[in-house]
Amino acid sequence: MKLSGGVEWGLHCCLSLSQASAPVPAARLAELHGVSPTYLAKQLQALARAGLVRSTQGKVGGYELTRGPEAISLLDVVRAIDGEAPAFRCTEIRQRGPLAAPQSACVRPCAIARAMLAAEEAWRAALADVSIADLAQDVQGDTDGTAMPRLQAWLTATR
Amino acid sequence: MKLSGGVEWGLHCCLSLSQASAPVPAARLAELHGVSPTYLAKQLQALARAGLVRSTQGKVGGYELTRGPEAISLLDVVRAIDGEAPAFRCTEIRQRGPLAAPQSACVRPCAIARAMLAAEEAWRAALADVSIADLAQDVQGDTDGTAMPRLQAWLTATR
DNA sequence: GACTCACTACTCGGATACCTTCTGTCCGAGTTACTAAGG
DNA sequence: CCTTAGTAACTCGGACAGAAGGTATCCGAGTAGTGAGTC
Repeated sequence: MKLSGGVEWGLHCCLSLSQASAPVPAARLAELHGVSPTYLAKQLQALARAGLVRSTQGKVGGYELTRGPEAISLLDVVRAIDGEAPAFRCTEIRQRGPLAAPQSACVRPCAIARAMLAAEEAWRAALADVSIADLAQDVQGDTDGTAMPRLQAWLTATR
Repeated sequence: MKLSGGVEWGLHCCLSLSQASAPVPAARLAELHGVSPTYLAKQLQALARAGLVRSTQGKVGGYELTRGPEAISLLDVVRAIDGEAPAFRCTEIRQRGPLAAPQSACVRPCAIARAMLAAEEAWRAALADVSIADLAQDVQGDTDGTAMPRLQAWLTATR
């Protein structure tokens, strides 16, 4: 199982955007994080499609959050970039082979699928429980409160 | 995020093997589940490498569980087939770009990685909490107790 | 009749192609701020 | 001095190649049962 690498970028971008007071261009976010500008643009488009960020065109355009960082969960970002398909997909093996179960007995998912999907639900619940604002607070604690002010200063500084 | 399709096959195989009293050849398991024999063999090799099943060669050889089904969790099977690498891999973005954090301040994982790995831990805990024996009992409940006896009969029947 | 040996058929195991998905990139469409000219 | 039209630069957005991992397959190595032959 592998989570798309773009998820990490998207989370960092949301965290950075939560400290901005004006739209930030994708290229500037890429410079800040030291990643490929063009590929990061792709991830930001996914975030925009999911309604997490709003894009503004034109000379002073860029990306900005559509709502407060406390209203955006990690799950929102993960689903926006990685997709909403479950990691485990039941192919209904129980209905195949010589001992195939009749279709009438398969109204509910099979026991294996139920257990796997329950575990995924626990994962999603843990992600939904953490917001971008929580992340910002954790980073503040890790850096003795120096990271966010520096970030705000860099974002507002004219290139 | 996508879980390897072989995980589902591996789980069904472990469930079937829990009802067998003698080694079952890979080809017979493939026939039972209606899947590709050669590819299933690959998954079974992974289970053997992880020590979940034991392989016996020769004319009446095949695969069998190394321990009771109550001592094998879903997590064991998932890790054996899908690997032990975490789905989220932190690339230390915080150490890159113009606002890179000094390496001395990065003794513990960054806040994003901590949250993501905590969610994965919840997922793993949910998987570790369910055993193959639990699955067998659930299937019994779903089928009014008819599935497992039929499975045992089919497995012991000489081809 | 019992033992030994060679054989055969069956098993697993790792090395080998194919294909879907993720990764990374490019150029075009659209919008905004700015500038300069005219009233 | 104000208005207005034009321009230019900057932005995003979707369409286009390359690479990696998962999927599927094949053939060779090894082992246990089986049968014939021999003592």
